[in-house]
Amino acid sequence: MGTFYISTPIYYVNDLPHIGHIYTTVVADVVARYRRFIGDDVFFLTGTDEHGQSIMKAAERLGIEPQEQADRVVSRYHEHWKTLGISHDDFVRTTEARHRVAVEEMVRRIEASGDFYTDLHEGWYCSSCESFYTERELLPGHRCPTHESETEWQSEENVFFRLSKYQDRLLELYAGETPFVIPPSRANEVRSFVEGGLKDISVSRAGLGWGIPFPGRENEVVYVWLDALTNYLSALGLGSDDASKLDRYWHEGGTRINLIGKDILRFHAIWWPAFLMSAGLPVPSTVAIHGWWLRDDKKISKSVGNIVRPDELIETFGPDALRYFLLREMVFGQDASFSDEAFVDRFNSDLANDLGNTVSRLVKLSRSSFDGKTPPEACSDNPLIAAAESAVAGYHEAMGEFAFNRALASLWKLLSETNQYLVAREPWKLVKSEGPSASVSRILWNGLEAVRIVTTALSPVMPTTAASILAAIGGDAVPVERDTLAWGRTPLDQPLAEPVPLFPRIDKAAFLSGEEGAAAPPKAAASPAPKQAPAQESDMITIEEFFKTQLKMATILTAERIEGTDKLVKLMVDLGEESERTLVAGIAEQYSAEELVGRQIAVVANLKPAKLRGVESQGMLLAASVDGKPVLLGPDSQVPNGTPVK
RNA sequence: GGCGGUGUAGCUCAGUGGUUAGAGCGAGCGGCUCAUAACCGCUAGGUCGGGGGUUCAAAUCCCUUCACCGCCA
Repeated sequence: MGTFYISTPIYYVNDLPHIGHIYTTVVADVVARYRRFIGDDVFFLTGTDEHGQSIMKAAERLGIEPQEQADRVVSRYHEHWKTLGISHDDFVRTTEARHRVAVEEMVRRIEASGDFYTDLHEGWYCSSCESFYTERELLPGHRCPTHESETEWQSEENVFFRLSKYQDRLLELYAGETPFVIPPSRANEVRSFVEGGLKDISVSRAGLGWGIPFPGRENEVVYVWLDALTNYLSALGLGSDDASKLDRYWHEGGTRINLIGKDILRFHAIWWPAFLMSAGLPVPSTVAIHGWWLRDDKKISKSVGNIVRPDELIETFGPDALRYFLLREMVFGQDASFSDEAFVDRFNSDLANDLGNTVSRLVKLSRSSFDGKTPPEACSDNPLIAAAESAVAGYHEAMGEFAFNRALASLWKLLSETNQYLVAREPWKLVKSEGPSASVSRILWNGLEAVRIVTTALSPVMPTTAASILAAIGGDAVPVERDTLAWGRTPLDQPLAEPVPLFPRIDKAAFLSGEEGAAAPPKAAASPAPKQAPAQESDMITIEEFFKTQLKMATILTAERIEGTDKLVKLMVDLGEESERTLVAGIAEQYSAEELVGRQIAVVANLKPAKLRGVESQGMLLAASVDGKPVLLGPDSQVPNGTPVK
């Protein structure tokens, strides 16, 4: 077997892990585990990108050093990957010394190729993106198209990389017989972009920012992308005294996969191979591009606030259920929609009914038929053998193509065939009529064996679940060899423990409404408290819900203190209606009656009236609440009374 | 505006010239009762976005049009 290298992108430490990071990392983990399983020598790398102005600014806001800021977020990543069972071989951080050495080596090598030159770099600069924009790319007012923040005109001398020189070699790379970029739609995108001509890119930034000093240039740092991309080799020891890992995993004969999301396609499919060509190093064999998770069919973005951090799902249903869902639901390369309903449906139908119930069914049948043990006699001639071979073949083929959904579907077909087989043979009836006979033994052993094969193949996707099922049916603890997928390994006459439901069915309606106790945690999970639906969803309201609140502008006509209270004031306001309304507001400590009269305010017009100190308040005025003290909201300019606010 | 992609049963999708267009989920009916109200069987009548063309034959090839998405400008 060969060597197999796979990486995730390094994640930027200005953000905590969300479903996008989790998906990428789980995919890489599944591939890594699968390749180890079939016998490859695997190196699986993930890590964090810790340089750049955003980190520096975030640290400043918190009053800490950038490194401290990075350390804090990195520890969260470590926690997540541990919880999710990520089996990376190394975790690289761009603030590590070994990474700096590698970047310096890249710079030295590219320099030696004569691909650097200095020139003036000018444009509208967004400090959040750390990118220059042309006039036409900007939003009105010279604002950044990504961050909508203001940009500033900058002109500085930078080091440029001769990207344009590599146009032809890149096109050759894309035209090679093994696809450099998968899926093909992304490869087309990249090719047409490169065919359109490449401009040289600047790879240094002026100033002593939070980054790696550019070798030989006192007051510049290495541009974040040249810095970040090099991570893929710094963990292998590029630039260090020890080249053993580099030689072992990053050579033309091995498989070298950079797994990324579609947002960073160009950097990985164009810049990265060009840097490597210039540096005289092998390029990746494949850059694999996955799609994005949508939330209920909408794009996920920070500004919309619909980021999915599935901590609750993991805590309630275990990491394997999420791993399964992510791989089963998404067609690799395409976008997919994440919804609680889809998750529950997958959980109930695939995990509870198909997998969990089939295991439980067979274990209980065997226990009751054979005195608490696995069947004493095996079978080497039955329809399940061919079905299993076919399922395993389909699984291997799909796994090799990153078609994880098909790989899982192939295994689930065997589960279905196993249930069909059992119904056709009705061993529970045979036991009654002929006792624990040889035929009963063979039937149940076949069923267990089919389940064992499914579970073994499933172990890269659901490692924890697979281990407990295999233990439950008396098999090997952890499958480590490809030939454990061959028919015939379920042990005979071995004690079977009373099965515990692996995936108790979820009451869907109750779960979706966030009801307590809707979901029982699987197995003996350490966190027994049932959780409600993720906070992200329950905290959000629809626009319709928002419009239930009628907000209107009004003018204060009179104001008088209410006797015997410190805070309350009675206001008569004009809401543009036939008659005036009375409001009672707790603002007397901050506003005198005199300064209130004539002022325009925003009012909740459809609030149920309430009596305060005997005075009925027919609405509520809006104020910002600063430490409990009100600051009135008013219009930017005079508006008619009754004007709706929305 | 240019290039590319997608549009197939309620939902998610498979199917690139050839018998009555498929799967899973959901729904309905029936069966079974070993199993986590699970499992098994049957049913569901979708003008394969619209229009035109090529062909003995098209979801599958060509042209055109509409909608949505991506990349670029």
